[in-house]
Amino acid sequence: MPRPSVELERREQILRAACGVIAEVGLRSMRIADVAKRAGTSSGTVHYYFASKREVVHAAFEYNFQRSIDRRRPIFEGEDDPRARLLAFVRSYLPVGEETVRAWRVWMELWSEAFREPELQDLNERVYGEWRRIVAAVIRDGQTLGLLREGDAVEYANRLIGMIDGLAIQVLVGSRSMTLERMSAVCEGFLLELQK
Amino acid sequence: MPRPSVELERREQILRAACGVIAEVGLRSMRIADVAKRAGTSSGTVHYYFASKREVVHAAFEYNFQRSIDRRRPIFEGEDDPRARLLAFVRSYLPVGEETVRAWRVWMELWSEAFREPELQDLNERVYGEWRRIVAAVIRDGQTLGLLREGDAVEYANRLIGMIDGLAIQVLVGSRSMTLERMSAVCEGFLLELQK
Amino acid sequence: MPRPSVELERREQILRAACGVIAEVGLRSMRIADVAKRAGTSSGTVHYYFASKREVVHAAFEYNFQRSIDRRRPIFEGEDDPRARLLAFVRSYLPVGEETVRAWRVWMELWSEAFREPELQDLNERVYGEWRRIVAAVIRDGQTLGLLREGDAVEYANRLIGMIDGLAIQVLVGSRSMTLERMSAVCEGFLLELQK
Amino acid sequence: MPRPSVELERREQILRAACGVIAEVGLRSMRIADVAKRAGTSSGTVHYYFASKREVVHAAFEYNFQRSIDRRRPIFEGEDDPRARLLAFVRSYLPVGEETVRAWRVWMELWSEAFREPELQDLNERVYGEWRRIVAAVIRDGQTLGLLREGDAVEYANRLIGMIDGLAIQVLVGSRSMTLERMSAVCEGFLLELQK
DNA sequence: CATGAATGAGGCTTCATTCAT
DNA sequence: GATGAATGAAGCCTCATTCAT
Repeated sequence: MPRPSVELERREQILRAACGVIAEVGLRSMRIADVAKRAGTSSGTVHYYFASKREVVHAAFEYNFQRSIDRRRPIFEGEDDPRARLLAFVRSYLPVGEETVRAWRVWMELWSEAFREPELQDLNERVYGEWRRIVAAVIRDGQTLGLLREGDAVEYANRLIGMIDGLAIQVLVGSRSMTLERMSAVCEGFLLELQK
Repeated sequence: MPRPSVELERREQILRAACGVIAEVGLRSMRIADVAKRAGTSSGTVHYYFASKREVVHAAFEYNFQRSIDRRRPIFEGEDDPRARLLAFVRSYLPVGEETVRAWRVWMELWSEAFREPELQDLNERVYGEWRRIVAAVIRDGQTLGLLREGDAVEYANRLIGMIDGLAIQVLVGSRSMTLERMSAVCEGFLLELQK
Repeated sequence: MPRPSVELERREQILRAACGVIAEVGLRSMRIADVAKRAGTSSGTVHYYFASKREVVHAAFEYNFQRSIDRRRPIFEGEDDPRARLLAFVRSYLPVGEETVRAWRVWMELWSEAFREPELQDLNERVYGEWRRIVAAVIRDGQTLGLLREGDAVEYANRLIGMIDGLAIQVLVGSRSMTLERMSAVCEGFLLELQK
Repeated sequence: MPRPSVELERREQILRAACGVIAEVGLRSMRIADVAKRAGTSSGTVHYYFASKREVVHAAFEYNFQRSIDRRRPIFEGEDDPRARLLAFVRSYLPVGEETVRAWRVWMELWSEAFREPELQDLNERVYGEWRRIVAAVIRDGQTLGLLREGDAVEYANRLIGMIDGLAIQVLVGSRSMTLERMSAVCEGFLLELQK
């Protein structure tokens, strides 16, 4: 009697490994064998759970997204003040710490693939839709409470999210001029201005 | 009488082809044979000019950057008013038109590679350094002339550049919510606020 | 109370499935998993009944032969006149109908394997021995009754059987010039001449 | 300046090897690596000339046929008397000698594949069409000269060709009752009767 | 009895790279 | 200078087989 959880566990194990490999060596150099080794199984097993490398990769992207969401939810919901929530949001996306950096790297690989893969475009759409909705809502809350400057909340959200992505790339690429601290300062500067 | 320019021409031909292939199929799927065919030569010839695939790719990145610069310079220098220059800068980076889109795609591929390749990091550093310097200088000009709001010009530049990168990715990925028009509006909204 | 017949039933189920798969996709493409699915079980179960793929295949060949015999006996024995018996024999071997065609296809696969597999050679020997004996006996009966032309009955049998095999192949391969009707005509023409 | 013959030579080298492997181990067990080794090259080279294993196999079947034709033509055309020509035809198809046996084995493998491969059906059609035409023409010649019995020449041809195929299979499978000698006797017996 | 998860050996195929011409 | 034939290492994927349950 195989426990139904076994399949899920194994799948996760493989996807976690896949994310690790993608983050470390890039999608381009990722090998099924690497994923298998990192997951502690055989390449045969990887193919037992996923029909092809492409499927592993897509599932890994999805998994990476879900984990991001789950990791972020408590942090974000722990705050009441819209200004604090925005700050928490920004900080949670700074590429600090192994896990966040890994998630960012995986996400960067998705971007390269997405324009040729409708499935990945959909994932991207879902993710950014959610972000935009959340951030805009918080800004609107802040505006209602008189804590944030007036103006189109969605546009402010787009500016913030765009900025985060663009700066994070520079940090992740290892830019000497755009360090983590600098990125943090730039983003928080933007938030401060929103409060005038 | 072999003209020395023949070699240069052939090199460029190959690099142009490489950029095209990278933009179309991604670095991951790019093959030397594809580049050769697109350049109208043989894979043997590609290797005659470049020691390895890695070298082709790196040279292509460099070439892509140079072409970007060359293409942008006249557009940018055609303006006097700092506000117009900023607008021209932003507009020249909107992913419109085959050439600009191709350049962006190639650049996105570089990001994925760069963190494992110091050589590419240096290229990235040069590019962003230049951008930042240019944009900050223009902003400072505008501030001196009383046309732009006071504040740290470098930080403003970082915000703008980050925003452009982040939003461009979404446009290039094919996001339905972040279209070219929306990106344009968000960026120009930011510029307008800078003028208050 | 486990009925011992369960095992036999299951074996047959698997062998029937194996014959179906061999006939449809060929021995070359047959997979244990296909057989299992067609039999409504798992590949584990197939291996529970057969030690190896080779054993499944050999048993399937044997099963195919037995079924052929069983299917043919009543048809053949339903006739008294040697001429009618020969005709019934020939007609029962025309590749018409799903079952007969399947049996023929399986048999064709055996030919390819047999020369490297003594076990299959033995099976082939048994089958053709039986055929030859039966056909020769009928011919001899016909000769005794003055219904068929004189001559070496075994040689006539060999001619007929060879002809049937050779023509059936063409029909099964899907030849446009050697159709079922043509094969039928050629064989019956041969039988008619035997009656002169 | 690569000699244009090099490609043809290499192709033939590979196809000859492929036929050898198919004849020896069967299509089912044929490996590209085997073909390469037998041809004295690498598997990479095999794929340089043929896009896939399927293409190698189909080309090998075609090659096998062409060689058969070429080998047979002089033997067959060396005779004038229609009776001698028929005898030469039959004898040239007896599975004697390494080369003829190999050709037969390859052909047997084709039969198994053909019903799922229209391309192979076409080849089979061409081959049997030619045989039938040739044999029927010779028989008709013999009839015109009063050397052979009257009757439908095409039907006689079909009987003879069918018989040859069917009996050859038994010889090739290694039947103890249908030896080469027996096959020879049966076929020649048939020819003798045609002369009455 | 039966299952199906897991394995790993092995095959096809790709492709950067080399080198004789 | 340039070519393209040839290579072989390496990767994806298949699948017979095993084994714990």
